[in-house]
Amino acid sequence: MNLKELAKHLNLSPTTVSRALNGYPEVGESTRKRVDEEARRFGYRPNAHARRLATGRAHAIGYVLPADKSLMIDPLFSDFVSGATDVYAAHGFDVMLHAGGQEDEISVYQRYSQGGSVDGVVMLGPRLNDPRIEALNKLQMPYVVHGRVGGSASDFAWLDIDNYGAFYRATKLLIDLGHRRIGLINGLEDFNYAHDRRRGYEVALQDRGLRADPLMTSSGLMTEENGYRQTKRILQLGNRPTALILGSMLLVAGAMRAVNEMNLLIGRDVSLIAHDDGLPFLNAQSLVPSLTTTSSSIRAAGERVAQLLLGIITDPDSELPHELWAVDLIVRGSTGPVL
Amino acid sequence: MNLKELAKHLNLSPTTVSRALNGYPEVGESTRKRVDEEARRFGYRPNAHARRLATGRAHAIGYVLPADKSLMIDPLFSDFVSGATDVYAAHGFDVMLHAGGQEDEISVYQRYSQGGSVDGVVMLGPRLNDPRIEALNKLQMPYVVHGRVGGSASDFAWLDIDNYGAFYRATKLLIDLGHRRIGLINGLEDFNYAHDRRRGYEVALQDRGLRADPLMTSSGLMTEENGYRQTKRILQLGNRPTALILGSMLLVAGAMRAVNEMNLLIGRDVSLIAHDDGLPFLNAQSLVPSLTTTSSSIRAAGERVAQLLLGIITDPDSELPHELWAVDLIVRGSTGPVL
DNA sequence: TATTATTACCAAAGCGCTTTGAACGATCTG
DNA sequence: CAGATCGTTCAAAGCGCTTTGGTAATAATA
Repeated sequence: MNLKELAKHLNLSPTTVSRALNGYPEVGESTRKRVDEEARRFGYRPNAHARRLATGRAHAIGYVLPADKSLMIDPLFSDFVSGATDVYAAHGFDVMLHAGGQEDEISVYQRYSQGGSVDGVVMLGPRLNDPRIEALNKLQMPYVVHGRVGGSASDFAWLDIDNYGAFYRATKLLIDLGHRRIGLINGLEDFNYAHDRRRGYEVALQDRGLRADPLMTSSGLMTEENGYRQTKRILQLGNRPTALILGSMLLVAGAMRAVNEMNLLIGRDVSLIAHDDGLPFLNAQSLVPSLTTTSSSIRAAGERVAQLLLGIITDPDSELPHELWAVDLIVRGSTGPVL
Repeated sequence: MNLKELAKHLNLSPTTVSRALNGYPEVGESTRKRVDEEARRFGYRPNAHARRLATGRAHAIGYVLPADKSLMIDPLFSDFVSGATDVYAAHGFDVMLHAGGQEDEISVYQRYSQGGSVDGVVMLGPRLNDPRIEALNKLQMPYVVHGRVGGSASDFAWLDIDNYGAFYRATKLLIDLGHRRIGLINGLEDFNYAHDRRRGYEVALQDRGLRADPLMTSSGLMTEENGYRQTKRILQLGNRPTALILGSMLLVAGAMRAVNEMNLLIGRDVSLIAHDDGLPFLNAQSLVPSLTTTSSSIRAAGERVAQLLLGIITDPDSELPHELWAVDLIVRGSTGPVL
């Protein structure tokens, strides 16, 4: 059943039916009601492609996973995007997904743009000098970055959490508890978020007259395995740290394994703070001891990014939004004073 | 730049240009070359929506995450789908994503179907009596199920791994090692895959004259936390099992924590076998001791499902494919004979 | 009462592509 | 050399919707 048939059935013109369904004012109240009812009765749905062609708007948002499949994105991604899909659905937008392997991310953007297949994109996992920014600007494609590139960047829309502040405060907390040797097991530091976290860590140390020992830090994939390896390596150092800060719950899983294996006690022999994205399958609170975390829901961020992007698309002349979310520092059982 | 403009620039009709670009035979070789070159030079890309409207084919596949957000799907999903996106991209197909909250899954299918927005869907996480099957059949929507519904079901296309066989063999291995009390920490058993796994477990026990002790089994979310809780509960039973079989690596993470906490040794005091979906962030081999697993790459499954679905769409009259993948049982260090 | 607004509707054009059916010159057949 | 065949090309219709620019009928105004 298409518009024309529905219109014929109602003894109306396609014009009127279209307007009735799309809520235009120049339609009689009784007519609108009749149209709505019959449309529902026949289960009429406008053809998505026809509508898109006619309006020139795709009513779709693109998500492209980076081509190198950096692991820290993967397990977060489904949460990040699943919060967003509801927002989009409520506005009649679809989500298109590309998780590039063969094709690099920027080519996907070009395809998007030239084929008009999406009205905007969400950019994930920005790097320190990310070529995607320039590419998207050149394509005039509306986009929101989850994260930032550069510090006070304002020539694009972004939503980021305060990674710097989070790790600054985490480090400061440990220092206040008497820790002097604090390790850092970070994500890959060409990602801006990991870079910011290291800065927070280092500045907090400096502010107290301490210095980061490069041996006690690492930058790598956020896998369980890497968490285990790095924790073990660092805790085997001659003058081992009394506390560790970790970039994700997955790293923690490995770290706990290493700590247990070395017969150390978390919260006493070694304090642990990790960043918690709120992944549903790995709960910081239920660990034993429960884990002190810097917490920020990646799902909520995904939702909000979706809203911001829809805002930009709806009103292209508005100011580009920049949201920096504070991160909760939740003190639980895995941190304690130095013995 | 659109077709008409490109055609005018080339002094050709849109017809010829369209055919040249789409590889139709009735176009002169020199003309085709000229068209290809100029199209490339101008960066011409056909408008996706116009093409879709004209051909009546969406060139898109839909993925819908179940509305209840059952946790065991989430962390697997990005791997499952990211393998698939390359396959689709190679065939010029897009991936549409819906992770329902408000809207239930079947309504999304209806919208898909009536709006013509996708040519087919992939159905995830089938339940024992899954209403989605009937809904999709009624909608005449091509689809492939990842998993099965019912045993020898053949009125729809599916790809499944041999969950029954995997857990049968895992259980049998443990019995052969002398274990008599074997626990099972399973996923939610209204999912078919978890149901099959329990059957494999129970039948293997029966075949050796043993019986599953309901107290030693559980069915629940596949989270670290639940793995911890259930392991702890089961290992605290009066006559505790000497081995555990677990449905996922996330459960293992929690199980290992519980085992360590109870000062037991994996592979000696308690043997562990888990199913490993090949998630990149949680590696069975690198655990200590390395983990005995039933292994099957969910990413590979995602790729293959994509291929099957494209096959059905391309050739609707072909037989519906049914693929049952064997599961590797990889014996590593977490299993040993009973003391 | 004549004129202007307002309301409720419609015909037709157009979005950018594919595809049908036809045309044209060149080549081949008998 | 007439007629059939082939290889190229094109004009025009159509996919299903939105939207522009109307037109009647009714209500409000002077």
